[in-house]
Amino acid sequence: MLPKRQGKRSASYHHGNLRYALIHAAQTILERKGLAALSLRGVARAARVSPAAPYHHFADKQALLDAVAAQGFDALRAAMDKRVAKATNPDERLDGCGVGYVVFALENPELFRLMFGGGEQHTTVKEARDRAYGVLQTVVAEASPDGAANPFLCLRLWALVHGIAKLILEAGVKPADYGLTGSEALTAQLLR
Amino acid sequence: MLPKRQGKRSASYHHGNLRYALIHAAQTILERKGLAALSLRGVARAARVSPAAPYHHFADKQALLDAVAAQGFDALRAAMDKRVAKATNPDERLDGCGVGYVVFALENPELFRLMFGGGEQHTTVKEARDRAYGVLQTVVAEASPDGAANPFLCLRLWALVHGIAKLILEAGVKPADYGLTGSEALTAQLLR
DNA sequence: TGTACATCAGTGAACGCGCGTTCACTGATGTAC
DNA sequence: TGTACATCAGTGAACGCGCGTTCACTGATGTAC
Repeated sequence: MLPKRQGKRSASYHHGNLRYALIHAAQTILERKGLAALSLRGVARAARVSPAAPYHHFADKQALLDAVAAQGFDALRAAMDKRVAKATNPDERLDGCGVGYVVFALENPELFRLMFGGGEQHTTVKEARDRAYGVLQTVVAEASPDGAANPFLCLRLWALVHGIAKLILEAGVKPADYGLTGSEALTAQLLR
Repeated sequence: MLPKRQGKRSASYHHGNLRYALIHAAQTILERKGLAALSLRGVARAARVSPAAPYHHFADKQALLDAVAAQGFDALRAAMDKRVAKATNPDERLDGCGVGYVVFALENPELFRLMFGGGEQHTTVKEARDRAYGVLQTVVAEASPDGAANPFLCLRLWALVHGIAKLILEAGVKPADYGLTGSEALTAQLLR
């Protein structure tokens, strides 16, 4: 009789970092099969752990989903930051921020949906969301004559990039239909 | 032993217009309990019909959802048309169209989510969606100097109102935080 | 360094549940003559 | 107007399924002395 769990980790009864592994497994399943197919049992299975094990790390299924969403917002922030850092002037940074937002959404459609999908959101999710919004606010402020982040300008930009992403993902909008070669070009065009 | 089904319709074994009744019941459950809680059995129950009855009108659950979504797009079009008809000049009509879009989304959040939520969409849904988009295109054309509906202008407007609606619904954006009294005012402000 | 013991983080079986769908059926309706 | 019969649109029971969660348990780990 071989032990069920093989490989490096099989020596240890305890997992080591199951919390992290569960979040990771959930992300994978989410992106591969969609939110509707994401079950706590499935996540446990993917992490090679019994169905009850996750309850030592998350109060319930929703708590795991919240953790995934929060992590998603941090990843979104990182994606925008990366583009912003590459740019060399305020206008370019603005574009980079917007394009980064859209590209992240297109690369992680189901995660993006989850990040915004669930009615009431836990505090940690809101905080992560606000941190990501901070990138946009900073960039808007920097591109303004008075150096202040006009709330309406920020919100309009957010709404625009959010709408672009959603329409490409869920409304069949295709850059090719507008004579453009990719979503980055379409986004840049609409940001003009 | 009383018959199970009472009232006017109890005289008839056949329902009369079960297809319509199922769509209607699905909309009600959708808006009241959300998509996750929308089951075909629940819809049948709400229509006071056996679990198997819907299969005489819809191939499967997805087909019913498609019908609901298509109906939703027709309702969206009607909502925009109504506001456009009330306006007295091209710019007002543009605003009315945008505000109508957002207000419809806020009044039917779960339906709105369903309308855009589901990956691949059936032809009838796409057609209904395109009809709704037609309202926006007409209004944009009318407000343009050359009377043509610039595709980028149309798409930017669509993305903007779609984004506004989604952010209010799913990202905790509140008009009050911007010193405004309602979503209509916020939308109008962002459309400027 | 060793040992007793509390706590942590797993297991695996079981619970009740509602789901989508299929099936053989039957009552109601419409139609041809 | 009546009748035979095909078709339509329901019924209700059953199928197998996977789910979220709970439970008593036990092996592994960490800590106080």
